[in-house]
Amino acid sequence: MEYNFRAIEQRWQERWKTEGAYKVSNDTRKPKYYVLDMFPYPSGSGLHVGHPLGYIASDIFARYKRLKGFNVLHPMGYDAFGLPAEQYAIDHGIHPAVSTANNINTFRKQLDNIGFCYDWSREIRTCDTSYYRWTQWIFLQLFKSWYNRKTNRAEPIDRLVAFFEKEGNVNHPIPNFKSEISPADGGIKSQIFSASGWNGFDEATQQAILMEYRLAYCGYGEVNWCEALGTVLANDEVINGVSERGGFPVVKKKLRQWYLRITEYADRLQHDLDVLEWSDAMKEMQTNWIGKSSGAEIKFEISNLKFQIVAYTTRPDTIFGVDFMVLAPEHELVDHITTAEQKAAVEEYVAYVKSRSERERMAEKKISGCFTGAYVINPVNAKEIPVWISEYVLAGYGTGAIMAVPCGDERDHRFAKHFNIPITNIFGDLYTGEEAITGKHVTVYNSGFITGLKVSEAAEKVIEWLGDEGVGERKINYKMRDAAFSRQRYWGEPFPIVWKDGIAYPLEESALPLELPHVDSYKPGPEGEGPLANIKAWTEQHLETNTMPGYAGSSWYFLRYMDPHNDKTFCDRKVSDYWNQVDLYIGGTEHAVGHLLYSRMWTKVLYDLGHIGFNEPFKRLLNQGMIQGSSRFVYRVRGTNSFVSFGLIENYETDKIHVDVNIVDGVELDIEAFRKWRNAEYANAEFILEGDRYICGVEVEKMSKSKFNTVNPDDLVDRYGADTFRMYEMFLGPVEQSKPWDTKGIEGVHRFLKKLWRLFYDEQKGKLWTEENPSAEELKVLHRTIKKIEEDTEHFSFNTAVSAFMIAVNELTDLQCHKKAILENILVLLTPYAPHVAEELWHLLGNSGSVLDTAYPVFEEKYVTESSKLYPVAINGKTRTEIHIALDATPQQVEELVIANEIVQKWLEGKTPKKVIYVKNRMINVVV
RNA sequence: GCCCGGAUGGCGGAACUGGUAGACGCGCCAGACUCAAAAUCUGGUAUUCGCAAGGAUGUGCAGGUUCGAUUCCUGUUCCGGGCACCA
Repeated sequence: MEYNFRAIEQRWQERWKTEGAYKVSNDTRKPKYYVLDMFPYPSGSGLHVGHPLGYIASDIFARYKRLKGFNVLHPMGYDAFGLPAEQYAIDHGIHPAVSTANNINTFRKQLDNIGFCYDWSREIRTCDTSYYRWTQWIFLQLFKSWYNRKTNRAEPIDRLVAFFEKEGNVNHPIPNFKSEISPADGGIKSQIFSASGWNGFDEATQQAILMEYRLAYCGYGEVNWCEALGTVLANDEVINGVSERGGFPVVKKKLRQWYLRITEYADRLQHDLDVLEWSDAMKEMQTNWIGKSSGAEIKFEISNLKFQIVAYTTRPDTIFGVDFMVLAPEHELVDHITTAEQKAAVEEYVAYVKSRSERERMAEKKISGCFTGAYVINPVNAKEIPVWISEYVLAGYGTGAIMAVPCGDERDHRFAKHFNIPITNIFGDLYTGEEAITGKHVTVYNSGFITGLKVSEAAEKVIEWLGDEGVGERKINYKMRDAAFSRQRYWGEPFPIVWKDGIAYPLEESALPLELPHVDSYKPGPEGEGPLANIKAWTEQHLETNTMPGYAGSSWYFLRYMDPHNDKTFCDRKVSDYWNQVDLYIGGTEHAVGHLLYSRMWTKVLYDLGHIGFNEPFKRLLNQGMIQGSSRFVYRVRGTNSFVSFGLIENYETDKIHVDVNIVDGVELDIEAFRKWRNAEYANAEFILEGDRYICGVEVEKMSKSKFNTVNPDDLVDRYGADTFRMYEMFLGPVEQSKPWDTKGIEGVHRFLKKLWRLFYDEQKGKLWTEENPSAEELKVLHRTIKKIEEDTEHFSFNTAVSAFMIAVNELTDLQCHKKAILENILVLLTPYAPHVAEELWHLLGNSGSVLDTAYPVFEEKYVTESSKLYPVAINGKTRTEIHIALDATPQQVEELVIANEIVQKWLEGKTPKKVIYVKNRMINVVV
């Protein structure tokens, strides 16, 4: 009886399906555990071996927790809206709904092949109306809420209106009100109004004011506008200022956009990281993204003009060293302050900056800028300071204006040197004129009332002074900006918003879902609007023509899995109270700041409004690494049809060509398959071989179709079985780490499963297993394995767990152990990793009931205790020999034993050792 | 440019809290079985000097701390991920 994995896997997959083995109940007394994979986007090219890495890890953990007695929620679904389907529709005329459904079917077949324990009755798709109805509903909650800074939580907008009617907005001023464009002549645009003021405003004004508070709001923002294509482009569709397709110029254009006021949550998003079990690296990335800093906003009057520039600085202590100001080129004041002489130069520079992406601007090493001709007055010493514009200042950060202190900031220093702006020294002898002093543990000099003070004291004093003089104030700033929440695209959730006379009104919740209409063309609408603007029936109702971005549906999907078929609410409160947070979330680091921050915000909003009982979605996060492709190359002698083997290429002038890794065995090319490859393009190829083999070149690259280095899991499952495939993916290395794929090694894992099988059955002799009592040696192997597998699984060290299984099977084979009492426990340990073979053998051993729900073996120390240990003995840190020593030996006994040792004596060369270091259970070091 | 990771034999990787570097597997070499091959099994396999016993070197690179460093510190090189409209 041999290991027939195909029959075994098919049999159990069918059994588990018909018996509903993976169906999860919301109604049980068992403790819950929620394991979640990051939502996949069902791309057209299907799964390659890189995708299931995290899914296998989560599957193992979910099955492990189930064996440990938990009710485990382990669902899967699809993030089905997105740009690629729409682009495919534009190119091929196939409706995104159709291509997406096809892609999902392929995905599902591939996933099923691998034997996951997903509860498919809970599957969700973001593009289903039954799902996006609730995405729209949550959007309405965001639209109808504001952030009360007094209570520090989101509240219904009606409450705010009630405040306005009673007391105006004096206690709740407009958040993030930008004052920098205010004329300084007393005409400062007021942001504060009284109750009577509010009650006197017309509807349009009132709604405009409320829009300043809503958590989902409409504003204006810049997009990548490509005139030639008549459309808005994503950042990765723009390369060096031109469109990727066609190479047409791309400029910034202001469009009406929806935003989420995530900045109101900046502090809580930062603070609550403390309670999450995420990697430090991940927390650090979010912290940097949120970018909390404290400093001051300082007003600089413009000489001869009735304007002021407000600059944000984290170093108010350097105010006496300000030598120039720099505005973002798109700053609204630029037009107002530029002098006639500088007008042409400024306009030219602004045009240049408009063609540049934000990333290009930040990465630019070359210094550029332009003087505006204007001067401001430094409030502390009345010094006249020239005002420049430069691309290194971004409009979106701080106030879009900086006070430049060349002797205290590297970029400012380079700028001053480049444009020959005189540099004021405020750091005394420390500053030599060569490099800016950026350290924060220094003393400032030449600085009026703060001369001689340390940085932090000086900063405090300046902030105090600014407040007293009314020219500035303390300010906490965040690098994070409000999240753009609209796209000028078709394939996304429509906004449940109607426009009347320029005012946005929400649809009734009972009117949801607002279904995405069919379109004949996916071409953009007029003026950069989305395709919905082309539909008469849509625009006649004055419906919003933007759609929501990809992250809308994925910001809350983990809640819908809990209660996927509820048509009364997005998720019943009782159900979300039971499942609560996701206990383990597995996915890639590429979502570090996007998806993970947005879902955290949505969770907090839903919590604030009382819809759920927890304010963080993902308690524990495990980041999986990428599986890279290992590409293979053939080398064609230039201008010929001959291909030369890798070892001989130095003798020829060759062109390197990607070859499909699936027709290469290791590094050896299957020449016959190569001749048939790509419609027999190389049918007549000639080969210059090494011996009788053609050896390919190897490089590690990203796994992608265009590089012919993708490997389809279906092929491997077909050849070796799902159990082998699962274990091999894990065996490849730590889940968190990126590593290249190598199909060759899978045979080792397959051999392991066959070897395991042979502990139970022999091909010729048949049944081997017995009911005999196990020996002490066998029990030791078993219990060491229980301990190791349990620890490794808990720590997600799946690769070492697989090798522990191999060691156990090797040892049991050496011991010729065929005893049921040992083997059946090994099977339970193996169930999360290789469920099919475990279940099969479990039943062959005569057990009834599924191995999926049996009890996990319990480790017992008494079987593994040893009385002595083989210690490594080092002389001066270099291991020279090994000595058996009883574990209960005293340090004195150990020292005597060690010094008496022949080899130690040889290395001592007659000298007495200075010291003998004995670390129990570890090692011994003799210092000479 | 900025932020976050990573680098160990021919290859993937192991090494707990600073304590025997290279577990396990692939590949390779040798042997057994076989007419032969596949499959399977057994042994060997970091580099280097040596017949051997044994020695020296060795965790990207350059330093440092320590009885002892893959592990901690400083600097540096290269590779991967993210940088706000890919998801």
